[in-house]
Amino acid sequence: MPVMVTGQDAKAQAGNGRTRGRPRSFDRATALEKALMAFWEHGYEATSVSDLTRIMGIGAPSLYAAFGDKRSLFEEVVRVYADTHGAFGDRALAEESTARDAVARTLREAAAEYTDPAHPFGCLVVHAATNCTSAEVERLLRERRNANIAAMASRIRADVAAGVLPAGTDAAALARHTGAMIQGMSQQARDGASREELEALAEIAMTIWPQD
Amino acid sequence: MPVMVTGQDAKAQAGNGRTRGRPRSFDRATALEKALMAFWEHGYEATSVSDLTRIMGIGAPSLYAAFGDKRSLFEEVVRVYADTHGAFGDRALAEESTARDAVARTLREAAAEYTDPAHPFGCLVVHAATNCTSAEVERLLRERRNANIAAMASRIRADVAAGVLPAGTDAAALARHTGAMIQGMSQQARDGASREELEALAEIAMTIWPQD
DNA sequence: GCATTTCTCTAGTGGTCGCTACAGAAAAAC
DNA sequence: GTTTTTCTGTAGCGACCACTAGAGAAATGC
Repeated sequence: MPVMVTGQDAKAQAGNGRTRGRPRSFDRATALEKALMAFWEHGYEATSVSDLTRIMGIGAPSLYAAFGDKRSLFEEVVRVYADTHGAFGDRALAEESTARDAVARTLREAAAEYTDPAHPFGCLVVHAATNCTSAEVERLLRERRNANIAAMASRIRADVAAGVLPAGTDAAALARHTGAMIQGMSQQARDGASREELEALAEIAMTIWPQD
Repeated sequence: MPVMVTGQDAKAQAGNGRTRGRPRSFDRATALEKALMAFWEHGYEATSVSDLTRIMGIGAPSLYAAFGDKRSLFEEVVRVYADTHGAFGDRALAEESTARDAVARTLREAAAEYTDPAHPFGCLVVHAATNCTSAEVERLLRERRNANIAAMASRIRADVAAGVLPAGTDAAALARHTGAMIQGMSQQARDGASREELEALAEIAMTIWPQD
């Protein structure tokens, strides 16, 4: 078995020299990605620790030593997801020159991403902790969803200020509409909608925008 | 304690005279409504049988005798929900003279219903079985969601055939858009959106419709 | 009154949950 | 080599899960 400590775990080796003692027998990043897929597909509660250890190919004590408890592992998974599979929205918001282009690109990419057979359908942040006995985990994802909508609203407000969008534009409502579309598309991807169907949905959704 | 057998339990008394033996000490319909609220708020998995017995005010054997097992109880809850709190869509579809009016009314009523503080936020059918270990329960609700969208599509197609909507109208996409809006609104109600915010959302969503 | 029927209460079933004590294994430091 | 440090595998913790056997309670029909 390959021993490749990726060096990302700054938790264990803080002040001491380097690596002492027996090295970890699994790749932390790979195991984390496996956990991500499991949580993405089944959600937080429905993915048990024994599911995780089986899928990640490690024992329970190794999991707890490397990732803390189940909730810490989930939080790390959410962070990784937001920086990779779930980053297309932020990327569009940062790279496109208008809010409208950013939203159009976000919806288009969501249609592709949410129906990609290479990984579970839909959005992990939308679904992974709905109807969950851990209130903290639910709050974690809810705040992330609301923060995304707030980011969109502020981007739209910037366009209104710059004169790119009409003065009367209701930025909050427009951002909320985009959020609702994303969440609805995610749900429908889980319910079996195809990429083409979601793309048609995205196209329709864009017709509400002022300049067209 | 009041003894009011509602007579709806046709399961027990099939061929025999009437009620024999000790009568049930609780009102079945009231207990069912309590179960509905619990499942609506916490979802299928996160509502345990001991939660249910506590909330319904009955012992576990009484629950199993009156409702079968947990899944049967949930299925009955879903049926009741669809006929009461969740019936506004079907009602609008049946009563309004055009698909457009039906959808507009549905979205408006969803904004009110999903944020009504008298009961849990959002839609039971959208949320109660997401990320669930029981595949059958997930399928039960998924099929209901997809059936709703199919019903809307067929209503829209009827309007196109009647010339109320333009000939080129993509009925399936328009229905899917409405479904996505409903699901997005339900998610946002759960995330804390107000009735006014959802009403603004509904109004925006209607601007995509051909005749306006 | 008595027998019959049905419900309710107590108490518990086996199973899974998230999590961990402990001992042995495997590496580095010396 | 020995010592030290860390990881891994076994085995099991108490708590909760959905569910039920069995006895007693409360109504009926006679």
